[in-house]
Amino acid sequence: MKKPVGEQELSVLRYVAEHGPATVGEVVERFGEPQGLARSTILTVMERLRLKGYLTRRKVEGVFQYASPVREGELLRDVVGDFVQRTLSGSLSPFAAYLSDADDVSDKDLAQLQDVVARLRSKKRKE
Amino acid sequence: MKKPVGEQELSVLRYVAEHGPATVGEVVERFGEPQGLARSTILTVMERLRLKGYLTRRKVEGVFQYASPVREGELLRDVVGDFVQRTLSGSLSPFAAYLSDADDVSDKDLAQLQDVVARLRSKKRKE
DNA sequence: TACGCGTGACTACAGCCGTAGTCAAGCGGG
DNA sequence: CCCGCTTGACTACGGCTGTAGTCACGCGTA
Repeated sequence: MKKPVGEQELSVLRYVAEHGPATVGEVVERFGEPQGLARSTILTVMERLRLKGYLTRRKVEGVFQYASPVREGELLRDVVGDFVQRTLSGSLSPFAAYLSDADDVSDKDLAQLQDVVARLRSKKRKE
Repeated sequence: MKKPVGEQELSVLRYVAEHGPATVGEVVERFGEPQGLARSTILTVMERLRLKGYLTRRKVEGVFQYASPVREGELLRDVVGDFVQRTLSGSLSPFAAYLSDADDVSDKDLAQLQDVVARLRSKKRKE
């Protein structure tokens, strides 16, 4: 996550990361058009992502197949890491404050958080 | 947190939110110059923040005192909320994934997280 | 009174992002 | 063989952000 990625760019990147290799036409049809985006917009965004190194492509039967080198989970994890470092200077307490006030945390997310906190704890103890 | 705030803008806003009401001169001296930023840069940034409603000002003995209507904690909490909504579509699992791989979580942050998770849990149970 | 200095408003400019139009090339059908 | 459709490259343009120069004004001091 070196070069910055815009918000919309990230949406497209997520789509591609999640839905395997895809051609521009596919992304347009299944992602762009539903959002009211022109084909050229998607094309431009994907090209920029490629230039930034977030997408690769391969010509298959005359058309380019675009793919993300990393899976969506990894991608988002990196995005979060970037955010924590750049915006919060590495501090997690704002996250805690946010959670504390959030009233819509799903059971699933909560369980996941509890789990990871527990794991970090036990790792700490070992060290 | 309606209008977007750039990264540098947020730094300045944080500074002002944290260090009480301050004049441009003070911010320049104690925040801008150490970062190698020109006075006019700080001035512009603060003015933009004011236009966006994140800073208020009051003329005190001929000079403006700028202040943030919210404290830093609140500010960062909102920033996090914004990020979670806009970038993660409200999902917290990328955050969990990030934590899971992070190897530099401070004891303090960890304790805080554990605490907030526990509190959310007990709140859930009550409902 | 004239000048320098602190302060603030205005202006500028480049880079990035969101969005899109247009042009050119290839391919398949009439 | 010509045409239209799909695909891709290039170009454009406005808005936001980071950064800064410049101008004008008022105040205190020589």
